[in-house]
Amino acid sequence: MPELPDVETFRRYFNRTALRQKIKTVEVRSKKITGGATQKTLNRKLRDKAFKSSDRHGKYMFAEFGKEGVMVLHFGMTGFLRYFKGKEGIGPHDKFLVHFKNRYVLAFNNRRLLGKIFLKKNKDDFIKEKKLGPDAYSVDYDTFRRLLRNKKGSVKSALMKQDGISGLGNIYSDEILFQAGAHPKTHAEKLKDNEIENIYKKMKYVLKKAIEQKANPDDLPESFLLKERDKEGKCPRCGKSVKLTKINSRTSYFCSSCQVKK
DNA sequence: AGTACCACCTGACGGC
DNA sequence: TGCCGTCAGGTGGTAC
Repeated sequence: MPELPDVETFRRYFNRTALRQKIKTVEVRSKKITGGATQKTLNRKLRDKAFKSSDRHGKYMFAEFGKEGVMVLHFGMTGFLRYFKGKEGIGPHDKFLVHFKNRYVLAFNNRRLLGKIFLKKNKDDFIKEKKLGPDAYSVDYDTFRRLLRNKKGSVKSALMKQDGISGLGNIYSDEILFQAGAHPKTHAEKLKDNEIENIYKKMKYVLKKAIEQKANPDDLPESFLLKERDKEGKCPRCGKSVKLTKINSRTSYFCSSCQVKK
């Protein structure tokens, strides 16, 4: 699931639930998730602390626990958070758990084990170290245009590269290009300034709508293409069949009459 | 530099 | 029913 809107939804959920709760202990049920770090090591830093604030950059979520550092969460393809009372609710895919003194548990659910959780000093160094570009939801237009101008290749892979703009994945870059009427295989360098500006505006619009609806496809407007994914759907604008193609070995959905290649 | 393919994993689904 | 191939909203490595 997790692209920018999903991660933002998880972060808001975290703020409503686990934030400011005193940590009793953390439990590692898969060392794959923690990059080999043991429960003991993590507890040394986290025990008796509380997460004081949260943040997000692209698809990464940060939970700060004071001057000591920040817990970084990356959800992979299948991750999400759950907060519930009592240990009975813990399921087989809950791979990392934070037990709070109030008897509640924050579970990092990660079926495919492609997610990661680790501790860092601060988020800014991490973003720099990872070479992440500016966050897609907060980037300004001039920066966006400059970054897109720097990319060769298809506009879709330009949007998806996290060292350019950070936060867009396969689903939402398809949606943005559909809303903008741009073919995903159009070469980024062929885009005119007004087309880039349109993509920028549609990016903000799509992300805003998706966050408002908690990244739940069922609640998104009927004008969104992503509702038609995986079901041989029709273009919500012209009614023609949605087309599929591969870009960087990922399936891209688009409408061949509303999105013309240049 | 861009793209194509593989790997990491588990599970759902369609075809036979 | 069961087995098998394929695919899935991410990232990182390698080879052309």
